[in-house]
Amino acid sequence: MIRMTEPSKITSVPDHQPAAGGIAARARASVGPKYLSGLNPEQRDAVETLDGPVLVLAGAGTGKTRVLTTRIAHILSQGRARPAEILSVTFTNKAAREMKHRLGQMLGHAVEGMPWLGTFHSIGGRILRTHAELAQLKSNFTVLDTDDQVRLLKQLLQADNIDEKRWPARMLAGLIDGWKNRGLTPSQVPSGEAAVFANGKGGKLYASYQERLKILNAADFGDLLLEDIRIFREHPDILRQYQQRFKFILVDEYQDTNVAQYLWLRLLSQAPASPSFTSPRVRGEVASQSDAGEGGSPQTELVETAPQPDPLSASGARHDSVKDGEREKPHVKNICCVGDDDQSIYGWRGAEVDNILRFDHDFPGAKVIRLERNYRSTGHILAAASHLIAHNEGRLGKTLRTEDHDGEKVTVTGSWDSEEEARGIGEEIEQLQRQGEKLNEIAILVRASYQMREFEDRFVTLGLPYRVIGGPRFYERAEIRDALAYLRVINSPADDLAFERIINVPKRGLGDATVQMLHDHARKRRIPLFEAARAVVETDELKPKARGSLRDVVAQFDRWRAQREVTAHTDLAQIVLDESGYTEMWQKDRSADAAGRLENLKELVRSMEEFENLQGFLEHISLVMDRDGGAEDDAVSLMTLHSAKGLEFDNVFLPGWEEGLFPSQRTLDEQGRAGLEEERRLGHVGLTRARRRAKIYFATNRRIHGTWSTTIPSRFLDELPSANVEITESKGGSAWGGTGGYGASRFDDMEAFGSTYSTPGWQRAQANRNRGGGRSGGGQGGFEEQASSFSSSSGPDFGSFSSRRRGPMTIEGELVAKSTGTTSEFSLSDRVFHQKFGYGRVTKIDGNKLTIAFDKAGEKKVVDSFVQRA
DNA sequence: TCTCCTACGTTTTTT
DNA sequence: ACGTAGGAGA
Repeated sequence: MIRMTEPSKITSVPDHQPAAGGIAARARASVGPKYLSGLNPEQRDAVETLDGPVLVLAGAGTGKTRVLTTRIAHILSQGRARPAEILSVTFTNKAAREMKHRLGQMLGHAVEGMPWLGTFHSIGGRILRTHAELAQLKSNFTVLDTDDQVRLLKQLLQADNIDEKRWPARMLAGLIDGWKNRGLTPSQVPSGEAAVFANGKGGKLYASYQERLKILNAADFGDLLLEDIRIFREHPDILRQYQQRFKFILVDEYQDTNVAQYLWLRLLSQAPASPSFTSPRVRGEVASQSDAGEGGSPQTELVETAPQPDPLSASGARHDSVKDGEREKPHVKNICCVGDDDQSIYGWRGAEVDNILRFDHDFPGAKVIRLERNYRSTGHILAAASHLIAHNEGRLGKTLRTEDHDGEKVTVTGSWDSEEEARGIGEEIEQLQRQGEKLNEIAILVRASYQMREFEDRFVTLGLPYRVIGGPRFYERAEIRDALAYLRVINSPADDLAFERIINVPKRGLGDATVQMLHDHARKRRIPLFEAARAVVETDELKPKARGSLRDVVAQFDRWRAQREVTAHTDLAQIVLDESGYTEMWQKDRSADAAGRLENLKELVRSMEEFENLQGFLEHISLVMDRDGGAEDDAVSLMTLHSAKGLEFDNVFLPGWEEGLFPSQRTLDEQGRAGLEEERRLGHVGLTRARRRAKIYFATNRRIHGTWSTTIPSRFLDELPSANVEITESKGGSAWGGTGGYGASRFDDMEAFGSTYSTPGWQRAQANRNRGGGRSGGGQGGFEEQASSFSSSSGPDFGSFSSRRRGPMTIEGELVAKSTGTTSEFSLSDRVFHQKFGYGRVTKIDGNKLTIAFDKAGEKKVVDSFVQRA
């Protein structure tokens, strides 16, 4: 980590002004310190406009992070604030790390002194720990993740005799999350909404969930912000303290903020004022009835109320029911939000695009700066992306431009089915590789993760190195959560959830019956589960076997707790894992991923070194633990469009542009037009990830949940500008032939797409289908029509697909032919292990290509370097 | 208490 | 089609 101290130490600022000289310093900004050089005028404006609210609309690839970090450097070098007086929030740890890193580079050394640069949740959590007692918590409270949350809710549902089949805990967790995202405490949830769960019990369950959290000394992610908000509202003195501390606020990805985050920011961004003077603007209705249970301090009703988001009302309507005369301009201080409404893709988890669309309303006098110069993509790619996103209505409107050359056109390629799509992309990647492209500069961005499988299969077969980005987070893996549960029980004996998780892991003969008994005991005596266990062991309520094992468990934990005093926390963790039999459990496990799990456990112990002690480790683990890195090797990246946000690659493959998949039918059903716009933004994000090549694909047939469906090309294809797009032919090599028999009945489903009946996309699909399904008449009427909708270029049109269809059934033929001929070090019927497919037996060898019958995954062709002897 | 079978639910993801 | 979670039976 880096240390950043006083502004005077900043190297890249040769002769800055002393701390008091802010104004003078600004006056000479036109000369400008070194770090400002290389910024374009808009960027520079965004960096130098330090006073008042600023919204920077930063399109994709316009240097957003650079602006943010340079702005911080500027604030520091101008002596306007010390590092600890700048609040700088991001959404992800990755983004926070990136900023720290860039800042460190820019400043030459130094960043540990930015204590308030972090994610919303980590900063919210830190504030909450400081005032934990005001939320009936202790400062060492546990942060529960979704899993713990659901288990806790399950217990509540059981206690309330609610049928979990009808009212799943997951659903309740989702509702509660949603309420918290909107800044609603139990008493503020509109009664109609609270009633939808379990015949009106929803609100009560939320309330008792909160109570249980306090008893467990735990908070969920939502609480990290919501409890802050409550504390700020109920304790103006504390709020003022933070308002005074933070001279500058910077927010990254503002378009992704939810209501709770907005409220949190708003509270902090008001200039500190003496209580009698405070007159914050009220957003939403003034002290609505839902505010009833809250209140107390005179300030409470003045400070804003959570808006009740009402998608139906126009955005203006829900605003400011306060008369203009009453609405003094809030004293907002220096807040700078950076975002891009065109990249808002998290509406489904509570992000309010409205926050950014309404910025200048919420922060009157805001200066809006648009960054529209794109430094990433070539002309064609940028034009395609811009044209696509221009179909959205609810935009602030930006026009991205580039000074780069046009480059290659965006390609659109159709394939018969998803397998051919994967095959074709595989070939194109190999071709790019031959042209000297780095695999690290190639990414495949899918809409849904199930699309990844086909590519993985294909790449394994080809021996093409790839890496999946995203997927389950490190600390979400079962073995990590188990290990953490052990440590949590050691650290805080009242952590019932953790104790319950590992009481019978590994198997100790302490099953449901025992746990139930402990629960009863604990509830009766109002003591934690662990203490109940200790007490029960002294009685003869349990069968001797269970009693013995429970006694051992209690004794073990007592011993570990004692050892904690004298043992380094990493050593302790190792001891716990060994003595508990947990490591052994996985060593004995013969399943495919056991080895990986043991590896993960080692990694966990290693990662503990970065922390001072067990307590510190546990406090941060759920907030900052990251997925395993190891991105050293040259490999193709495979990820969802969502996880691609913020990344860029020379070559981007965008498969699966089909109605129903992309745009996702479900989003359309659930969110209607807003959903469609969000999907379109997703497309825009996908395209703008590409620097030099963007390649779009659609398949005519795709297997969804097991059954094959005929699909039609995405309407987004029709929204691409023909001048920048080229239709190409699939290089899939098509092993097509046996599958026929798609009846016309498939088209009955098309009603689902209702309004698309008349679009060129639909007609194109129909033409395709007629050719594919009937395989009789190629090139039906609508076809030329659609081709003209792309108006396109020289490339072969879709008609030529049919001629390719009947190619010989090569299956994996080419692949085998391509094998290097070197003899494999494996022999027939060798027992082998593969990272992904697990254990198996070699059934066929061809050069370095092995055919392996996997125990779990079935028969696969694999390059020998991907397996090892078992 | 453990194991096997059935039934369900399958977009996106952070903290 | 497939993986998992929860329930029923050994």
